[in-house]
Amino acid sequence: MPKVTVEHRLARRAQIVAAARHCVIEQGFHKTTMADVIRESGLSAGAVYGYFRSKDEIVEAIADDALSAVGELFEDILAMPDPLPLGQAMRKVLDHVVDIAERPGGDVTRVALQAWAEAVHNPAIAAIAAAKWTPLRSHFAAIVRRAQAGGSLPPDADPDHVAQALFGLLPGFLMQRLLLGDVTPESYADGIDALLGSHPQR
Amino acid sequence: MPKVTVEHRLARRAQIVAAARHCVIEQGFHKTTMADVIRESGLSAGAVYGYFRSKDEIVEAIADDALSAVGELFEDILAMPDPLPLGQAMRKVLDHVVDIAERPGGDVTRVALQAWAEAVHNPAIAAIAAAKWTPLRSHFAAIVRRAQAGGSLPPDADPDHVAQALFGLLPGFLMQRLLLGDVTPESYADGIDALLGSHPQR
Amino acid sequence: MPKVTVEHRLARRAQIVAAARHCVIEQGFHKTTMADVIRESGLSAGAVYGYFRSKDEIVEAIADDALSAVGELFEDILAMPDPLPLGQAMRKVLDHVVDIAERPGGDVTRVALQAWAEAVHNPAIAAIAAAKWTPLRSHFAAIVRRAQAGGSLPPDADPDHVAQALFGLLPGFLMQRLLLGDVTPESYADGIDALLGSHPQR
Amino acid sequence: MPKVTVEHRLARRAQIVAAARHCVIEQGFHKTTMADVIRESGLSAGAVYGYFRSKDEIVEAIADDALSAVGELFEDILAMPDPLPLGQAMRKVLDHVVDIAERPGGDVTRVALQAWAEAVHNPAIAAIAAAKWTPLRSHFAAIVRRAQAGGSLPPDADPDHVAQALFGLLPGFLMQRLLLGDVTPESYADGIDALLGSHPQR
DNA sequence: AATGAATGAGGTTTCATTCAT
DNA sequence: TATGAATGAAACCTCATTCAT
Repeated sequence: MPKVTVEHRLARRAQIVAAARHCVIEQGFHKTTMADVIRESGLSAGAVYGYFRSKDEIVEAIADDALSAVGELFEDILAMPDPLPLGQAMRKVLDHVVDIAERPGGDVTRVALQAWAEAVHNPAIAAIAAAKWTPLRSHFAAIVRRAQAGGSLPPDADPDHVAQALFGLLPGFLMQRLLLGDVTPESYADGIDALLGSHPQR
Repeated sequence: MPKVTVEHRLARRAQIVAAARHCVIEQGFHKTTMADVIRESGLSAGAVYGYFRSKDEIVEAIADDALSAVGELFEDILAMPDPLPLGQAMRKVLDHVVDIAERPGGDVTRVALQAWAEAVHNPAIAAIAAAKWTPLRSHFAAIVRRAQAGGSLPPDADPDHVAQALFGLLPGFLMQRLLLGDVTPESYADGIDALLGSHPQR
Repeated sequence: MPKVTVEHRLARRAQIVAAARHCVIEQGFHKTTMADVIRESGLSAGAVYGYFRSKDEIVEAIADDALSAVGELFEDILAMPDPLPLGQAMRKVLDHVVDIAERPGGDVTRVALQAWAEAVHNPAIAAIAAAKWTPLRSHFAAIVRRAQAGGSLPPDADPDHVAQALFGLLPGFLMQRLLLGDVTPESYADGIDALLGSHPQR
Repeated sequence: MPKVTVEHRLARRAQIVAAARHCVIEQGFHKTTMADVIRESGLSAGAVYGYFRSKDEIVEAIADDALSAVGELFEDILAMPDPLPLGQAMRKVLDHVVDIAERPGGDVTRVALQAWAEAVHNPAIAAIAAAKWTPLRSHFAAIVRRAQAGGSLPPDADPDHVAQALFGLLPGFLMQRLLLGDVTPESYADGIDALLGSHPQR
């Protein structure tokens, strides 16, 4: 019984999550079997169950992980002293989504889509999704308020409603990218710019 | 019971699809078992397999069905002699989505979300999704061109890119409605209106 | 309710047996489903069950039919005024087996092999096999006795034992023909002739 | 129960094969269900499928096993310095067949008969049968060549043809023994001896 | 802590047979 | 007689999880 450090435990956990993510990216949550995860992780069944009590717990871990990815960016955007014009902010967000999708380890946006679908009938995943989306929309609302202050959006609009729409553009981007493959940050941002009535500002 | 009319066969098929849809709405594609569908349909296992060769085939049928629902509206919108202003067109589309979701028989948008997720690793569903989305986006592009002709959108914008964005608003609406529950056609359309060049045109 | 003649009934029965034989030749007794037989026969399920009470009854019918085929020849051989030399008799029998196998309608010897295997654990088929084999061996014994009378076989040998061996050559011929494909009546008869120690008499 | 020796695994495999053989001897390949094998083996479904990927694989294993049994003897016969007279060699072979049939564990010759029938429409089994029969016939051909050298068979006969006939006597022996029950190595060998034209040499 | 063989409930699908029309 | 849709028991196989070592 070797003593095991906390780092070791965390590394093992990450190893399992990575393996599971890999499987889920290729097969989805349900076609991915524990045997798949075990094989891919290089550990034994017993070991995996030493770190996660059930398959559901692993699913929640990779869902959490995938749903967190988009949120990261906003710290940066909101930390900027001069508020970005809306169009440029969206461009940055879309670039970030593609960046995430192309990270080594596999396209996490595929996992995110799985998680959204799963959330519909799995309360644990629904809770995770809500917990990730709510602050994300708040970030959009903050950006909207800045834009209103800067005069590029009507001051009487409800920032939460505008945030719904801005945030609402993301799933559609991600899904068209995944399923149709003909959408890029550029094309999508161009479309948004046209809607914004403003002339694209790069 | 031999010699059965075509209507009978179609009715039976619809009965099975309805039963399957009911199950999928509540449990998703994968937790729905054939036993569930069989019980819910009121038929026997053999009967169900007389109408569908496999569970996959049933899944494809309800996916097709769910992914078709949104498209229906556009015949109406595009048939109107006087082009709708963009904001109003989007409002109509969002109302339609809610209308679909509240139809008796269960919220089909939940099935649609399942189908999108499934499409990521199921080529048959991916094909269906692509087949349904492509004309839908074309409809949006047609609306965009009308708006450009009417001067409410910049004439140099690529209509296909704008259509990507407009169409891209729908999954986000649907998902926020399903998972957060605080989005309505009104709130979302208000947000879109604010984005639309700031001069809401109602 | 049209009146149906006896000939009609017999024709229908033969039609079903032919269809079933066709299936069994290609797939064996057990992989052949009633649906296969029904489709192949061109009749309806109900019709087929009007002529045979069960699949087992059909199986028995084609087994009987296949196990009868070899026996036909002996009437001819034994009716000959001048007894055939043993080697030539065997040659005639082997030719007959190939003749049967090549009849239109499919190679019945494949069915015979199925039936022998089935007889091991199916008393009805075992009874049929015994009923067909016993007279067949008697015919061989009769031939043996003629040969003994003619001096070409030791007079003190038990004709029944010799008949066992002669009859016993047939399954081996049939099986090597079916499974290895390198055995012909000529090659096999040559081998037998060599064993007969006698100088081949053609 | 992890970390299990190779012997353990082989023993388990043998346990499953024995259980399956037991079932097949009594019911044949097709009436034998996996549930039967599982029950008889004393293992669980999952355990059985841990050793064999499918029922077909189990069937192939017992077919291989059954078709191998007769071949064993020939090493002995051919190793003898003084070639056996043909009649005596056949007697030995027939005794060996009965010996095999009476081994504890059940009459494998019943399985062999199943396998021959199965081979007709199952390429995997056909391949096994061919692989087992070909060397067996070669052994017979070797015996024939010795007999020719010793003068007890005509030197101009094709040894392969004679081997076909000698080998061909076996299925007929086995089947008459199984289905009619009135054939013994003695009776059959007597019959063969009579055919050999030679006077029985015991 | 780690292993991985074993468990067994439960999944999908088939198929001989029936019976209302 | 004839039809063929319907039945439902039972087939094969999977897989999340456990636990003796």
